[in-house]
Amino acid sequence: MDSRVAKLCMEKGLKMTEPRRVIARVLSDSDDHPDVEALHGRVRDLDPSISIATVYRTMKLFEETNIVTKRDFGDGRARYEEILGDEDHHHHLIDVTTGQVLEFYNEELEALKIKIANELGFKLVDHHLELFGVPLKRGSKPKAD
Amino acid sequence: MDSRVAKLCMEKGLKMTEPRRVIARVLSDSDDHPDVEALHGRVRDLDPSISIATVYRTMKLFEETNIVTKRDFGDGRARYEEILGDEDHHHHLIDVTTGQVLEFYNEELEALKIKIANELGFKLVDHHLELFGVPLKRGSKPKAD
DNA sequence: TTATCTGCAAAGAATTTGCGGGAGG
DNA sequence: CCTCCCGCAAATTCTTTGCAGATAA
Repeated sequence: MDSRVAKLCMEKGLKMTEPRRVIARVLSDSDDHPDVEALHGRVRDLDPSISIATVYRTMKLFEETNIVTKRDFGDGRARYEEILGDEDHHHHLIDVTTGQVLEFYNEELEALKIKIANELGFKLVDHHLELFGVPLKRGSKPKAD
Repeated sequence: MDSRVAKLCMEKGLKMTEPRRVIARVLSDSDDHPDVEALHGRVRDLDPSISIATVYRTMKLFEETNIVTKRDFGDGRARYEEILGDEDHHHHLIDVTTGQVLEFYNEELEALKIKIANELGFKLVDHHLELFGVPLKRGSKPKAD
């Protein structure tokens, strides 16, 4: 069975080679935000002959084809995640004490960003939001607004 | 007259060398988001003996001292901008047709982000938002894509 | 003075690319 | 087949660092 990403590739008319199929599978099976090295590691588990250069080339291709998006969480490497659909435009909260990344979605935020872009005279085509936070101590209640 | 950034350096007890003074001046005089190469170019106009290694080292120092913040707009290099104050926590809208960067500030957005972080169990310590948009062409016909 | 800083060049880290053989449609 | 793709290794690009001399406090 082809992975969701593999199907997308075919829809978009990309030549489906073995390395691309494997990379597509890895992406579909990943729910975190792997960098290229991590992707290559997972790809190698399925097919050790695939080189990291191909992972780079394929991620660039997938990015240009709107299958994945590149992210940057402040460490100097590119991270990737599958694009699932417009309704799923989530964002990230990075726990600065651990580096762990939480995803969230907020309706109010989506509306607000479109409004802000419009007020500035633009149609919003993409947006990134990253929050950086430290965990609230358990027992101390979150500050009410 | 010392630049605003130079004054900050002295307040924070940093040794004020000539290269740092020049770099501080360049930062204070810049209202865009220069990368290190651009900074070095501007620095060289004032003092050609200053090396790019020093610019890198100084930007790292200024970043650690909370005088500037590093930004990433998707091209692979670090960009810097002066931190002006808490009330000024603005964000960026990038015009994808030109690459031009607009800054904006929105009170509602500030409140919302703090609320979201709290609801996730975190105290917000920093945040980045980038909007990517295309200009609304009022009055002219829509461009076919 | 004396710890810190700087320029230079070399080292690193992440990513890209030229090349010749290989595989998809 | 013919074009595009792949692995390999070398090349690029951005950034960091070791060293020995220079400099601020």
